[in-house]
Amino acid sequence: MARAGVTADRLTVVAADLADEIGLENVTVAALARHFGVKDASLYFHIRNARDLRVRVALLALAELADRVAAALAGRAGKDALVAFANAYRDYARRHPGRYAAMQIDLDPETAAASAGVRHAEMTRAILRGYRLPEPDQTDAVRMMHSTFHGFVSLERTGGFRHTPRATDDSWSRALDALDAVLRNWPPA
Amino acid sequence: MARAGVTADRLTVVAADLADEIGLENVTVAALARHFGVKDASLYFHIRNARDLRVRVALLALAELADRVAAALAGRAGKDALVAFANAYRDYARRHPGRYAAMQIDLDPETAAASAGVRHAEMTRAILRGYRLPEPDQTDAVRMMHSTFHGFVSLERTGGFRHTPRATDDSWSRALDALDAVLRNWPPA
DNA sequence: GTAGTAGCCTAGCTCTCCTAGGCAAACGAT
DNA sequence: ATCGTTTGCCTAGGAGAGCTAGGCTACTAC
Repeated sequence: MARAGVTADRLTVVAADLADEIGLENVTVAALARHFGVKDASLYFHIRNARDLRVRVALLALAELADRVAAALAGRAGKDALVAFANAYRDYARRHPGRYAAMQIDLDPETAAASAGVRHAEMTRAILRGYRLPEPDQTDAVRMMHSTFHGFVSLERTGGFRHTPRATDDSWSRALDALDAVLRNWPPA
Repeated sequence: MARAGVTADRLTVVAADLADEIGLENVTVAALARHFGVKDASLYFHIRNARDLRVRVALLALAELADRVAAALAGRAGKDALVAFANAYRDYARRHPGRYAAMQIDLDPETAAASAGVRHAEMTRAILRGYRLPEPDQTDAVRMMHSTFHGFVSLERTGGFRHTPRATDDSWSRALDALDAVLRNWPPA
């Protein structure tokens, strides 16, 4: 009998693709096994459990997104960098809803510290260098930036903006303008 | 045999409380039935299915939050109103994580239109009257406000701010200052 | 070529969601 | 008061998910 050649990495990629297609909550171990033409029990040789699988998808997504953001950021500074970061972030979330959903699961501290999440934090702070903010203002600004990005993308995805006809792309641009303005004039008190 | 006196409303409230305690994803029909000392199959007389139960929790949460926000907003205007709204929102989300999680599920358009979500939108626009924004800036501002609130609360809840020691309460205040500043000086382009 | 390990299998447990159909308690009408 | 009728719960059971235990087989290293 030919082997299916399953590895944890291939499992993770297929799970991520599946999540983007049918939603993360529908990515079951059984469905994943079916995709590989293999019995569900066989997957437990490669992954610890269902949660482990989702965590792996989350780590993959964090790394992919960090790569895209880094590429978008290359050679840019100031508002250019801010907009590039934001668009890369939103783009990734929209193209990969399942991966983005996985990114939101609560990683335990060690896993989070070893993830590409730290690269996100570094890049965010790199953008803020252009705005010359001292601590703790920089931390506050990082948190506000991240909140705006995540909040907007998240609400857009769950249909929170549907009731108003205004194009979300336009609202997004204005939000970035607003963010840039407030960063330039920080502290805002 | 004495009847347990289950109604859809009591079911919804207990499900919401349970969600706050053990997380929305752990609120199963079976667990809920156990809480009422009743078999799981009996609950299907009151609710359509598991999703219906979650939607009911979401509608309950939206209504509760709208009430709290309305109370917080009474007699306030301008930045006072903004801060009161924001704090009521964050407070509710932190006190009721399960209910808040339920609020994020994707309601179909008719259900959403009949929900207390429309009161949220009205109240948000009421706050913006103090900032005198014309359309479509007002819509953009509503979306940015909502994004900031939801994003911050959401990241705070999933531990997104854990890696930096800075107190989240302080960052929250600064974010509200920033939001107020940007609303006063809109359009920020 | 043989030993060991890696990769898959079957069998089977528990739990969840949900349907079908039955019975008894409460209630409204006579 | 009693007789349907409705309401509220029940048992039984199927499908599918997560996961464990233990067995067989194909590849790999020596």
